[in-house]
Amino acid sequence: MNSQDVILGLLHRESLSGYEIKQKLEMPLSFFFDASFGTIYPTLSKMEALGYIVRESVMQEGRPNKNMYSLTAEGRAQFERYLQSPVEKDSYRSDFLVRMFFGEYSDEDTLADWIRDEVRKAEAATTQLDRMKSEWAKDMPASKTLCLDIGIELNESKAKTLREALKRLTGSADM
Amino acid sequence: MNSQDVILGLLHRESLSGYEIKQKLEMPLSFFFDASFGTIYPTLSKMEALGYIVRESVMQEGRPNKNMYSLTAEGRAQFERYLQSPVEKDSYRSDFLVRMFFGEYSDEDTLADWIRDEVRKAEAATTQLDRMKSEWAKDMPASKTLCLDIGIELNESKAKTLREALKRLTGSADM
DNA sequence: AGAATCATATATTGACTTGATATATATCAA
DNA sequence: TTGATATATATCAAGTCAATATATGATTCT
Repeated sequence: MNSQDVILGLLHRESLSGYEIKQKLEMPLSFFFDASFGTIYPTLSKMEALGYIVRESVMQEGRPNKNMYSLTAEGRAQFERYLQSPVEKDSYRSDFLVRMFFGEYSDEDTLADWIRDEVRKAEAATTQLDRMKSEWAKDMPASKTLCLDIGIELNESKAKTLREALKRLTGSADM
Repeated sequence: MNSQDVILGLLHRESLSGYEIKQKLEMPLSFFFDASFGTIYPTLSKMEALGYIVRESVMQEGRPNKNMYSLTAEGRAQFERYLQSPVEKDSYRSDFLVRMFFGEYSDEDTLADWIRDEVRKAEAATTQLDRMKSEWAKDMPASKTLCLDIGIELNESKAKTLREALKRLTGSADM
């Protein structure tokens, strides 16, 4: 699974420009997939060369012109090939947990600060995902709601585990 | 946080070869950080050129010779600079959740199969982390145990959420 | 009115990373 | 003896990110 596969999925329902694709990649998709402009624009060029998408220049007033991309039959077939390929392993990288792993080289106050920050981040993510769920859940297929549920549960259990660890570390329940 | 920072951390206590570094990057570190040989060997060469580590060739019988690397004072200072840099955001990428996000383009049986596989993976990870914790927890500083706890909690709540979603999808509790 | 900032829009570059592949040597099991 | 596994190092193509560059118009602040 790479950026091309996700872009094919996003273009399945509607035509989009590179800038609009970047916007679609915000929550909730950014919770488990992200791509920068440095990936999106070269990927779109490559996909056009491969015949998966076609470009149409759209003149705009009051803002720069944009290139709208639409899926071709070949692009639809390529998305099907992706769906039939084996499911890849999740990848997770955490600077925070690396620092905890090497915790013996830091002092307790620093560790406590890092944990408190991480709790705040997890709580903020939970709030955002909860709001999204209550706003959009009615119009979503069950599979999409599942993405939000997983995001909510993962962040909640992370925050819970971190608060317990902080209590053990500092000997109190302060934040 | 990149491979160089993690290698500096691993070399803090002992000298290691590139092959041994790859082994150290297995569980539990691989749960939140991983690196391939294609990263490790070029990074070691670069770190030697920068003066962060020194190489010593060690002849071995019955197996190929190896290059042992040790931290220099400059390497220790560089690790301190890493610890004082801002904590980076976690990065998480999930092919499984991308497929759920585009779930409307797959059929229910396929989605159910993918979910069941994901439950199995999460349960296997929980088992492995649990075993590791009971074996090594006594010799570990609390900060290191926290890494295992987070891994266990994350995988357990993921499996729980997925089982509930599967029940809703198929209308039964079968696996 | 002028200055700063933000939003839209596309593109490039250097640096990092992965997965596959290559090359050797040695042990162990079928 | 063939194949698999383990030790050990290295390279390459492809994918990716963060930062940077370039433009234009809209909004906001003073």
